[in-house]
Amino acid sequence: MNSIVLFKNNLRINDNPALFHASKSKNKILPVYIYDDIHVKKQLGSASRYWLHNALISLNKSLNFNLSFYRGDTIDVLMKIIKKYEISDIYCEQPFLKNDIILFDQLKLKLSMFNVKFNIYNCTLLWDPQYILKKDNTPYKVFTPYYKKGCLEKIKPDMPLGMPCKFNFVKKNNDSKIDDLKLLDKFRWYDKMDNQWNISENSAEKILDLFLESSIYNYKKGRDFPALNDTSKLSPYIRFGMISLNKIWYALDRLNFDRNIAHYKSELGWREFSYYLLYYFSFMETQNLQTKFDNFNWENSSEKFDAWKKGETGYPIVDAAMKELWETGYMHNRMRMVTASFLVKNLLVDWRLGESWFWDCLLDADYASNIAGWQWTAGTGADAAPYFRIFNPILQGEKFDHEGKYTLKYIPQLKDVPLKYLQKPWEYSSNLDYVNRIVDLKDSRDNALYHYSLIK
DNA sequence: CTGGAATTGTG
DNA sequence: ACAATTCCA
Repeated sequence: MNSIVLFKNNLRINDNPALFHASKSKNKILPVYIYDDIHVKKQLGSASRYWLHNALISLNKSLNFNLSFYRGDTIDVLMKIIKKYEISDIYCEQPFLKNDIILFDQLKLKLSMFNVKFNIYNCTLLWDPQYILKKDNTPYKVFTPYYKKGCLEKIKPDMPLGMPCKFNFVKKNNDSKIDDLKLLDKFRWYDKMDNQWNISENSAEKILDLFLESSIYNYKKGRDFPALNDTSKLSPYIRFGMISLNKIWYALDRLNFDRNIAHYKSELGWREFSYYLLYYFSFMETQNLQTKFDNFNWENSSEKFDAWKKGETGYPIVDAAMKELWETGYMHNRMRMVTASFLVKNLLVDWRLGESWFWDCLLDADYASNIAGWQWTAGTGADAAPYFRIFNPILQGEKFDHEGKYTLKYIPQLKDVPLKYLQKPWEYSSNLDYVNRIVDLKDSRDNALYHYSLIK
């Protein structure tokens, strides 16, 4: 008999529990990827599909070109393959998002009728949400106690399993090709990404090694400065499971304890917290977690939203960040907070619109982190920035891009503006080659606070 | 002036 | 990839 190893969001060989356990059994393995655009709440964004396409090419190579590609309903596809290849077992990652959990419940039922064993393993999270509860058996809603008491003090993440011992593949009897998944857009906008990222499991490990050798020791401070290179840049690899969280965690543990390392770990903790919140409060995928915000009167001006998307708000740090997103498929973490705050609070645009733009543009767009992050900035989420905390883009720019390097990288037409005026060029000259501000900072701030006062 | 080739712009 | 625009014999 044979086993299917079904790949979903963990496109790696090293420390992949599903693959590891499948390779230990006496069965031969048929590696399968199914691009299922039916059992999803949201279709993958354009940038995500580009990354996925390349990640799958890399995974296929690691599997000696034994990966089969399918498109369509996961259950239908699997039922067909099961008949064709004498399958007795399916190995897969454990789902944590609601849609996948429902799908896997249906699949499990169906498979049991055909005597196929469904083996699932946590390949995605350091802590399985179902085991992390407060003393009163209700879920945490505040990050710090969730992370410290619920996670760190209670359970150690699984030790990495390493590489599978040996592959014994089923002889593939199909000529499925990655191109059949049609992940890439016709217009090759993503060509400009090709020399920015090396999309393979090997590169992910190299990036981790490099990060742990150097910039992590300046992480706590350096992570706030978009012109520095002090963040890990692992996010798209983590999003597609091209590197294992357990492996990262224990690699960090092998370093001497340092507040920088603790801080980086806590950022991994925020990712866990996002999955955790969506696990227990799945309505927050589309609704405000704090329901009092349901009465909030968003302005949702399409002109302002378009200007934000294009990076033409007239505020250099916001525009630089939005251009970084458009041109690179990535945005520095602090800039994500600044641009999101600006959209939601200064432009009064519903966080869901910003969330969908990030979802389309980010190479690392993660379903849980994106939603939880936007709700956090909007002040509608758990343990969120209070609504009245409104980032001031001028001060943020002056504080975190004090040399103007990041701003000028993406808005080079401001290169002749003195540094003192870089974040407020309108005070320097009124005839620069740069857009006018679409809102006044003080007026829009007061307006946001007024709208907020109405729902309290 | 005109039709096809080359170039440009586009997510 | 494709449509719109410009170039040119």
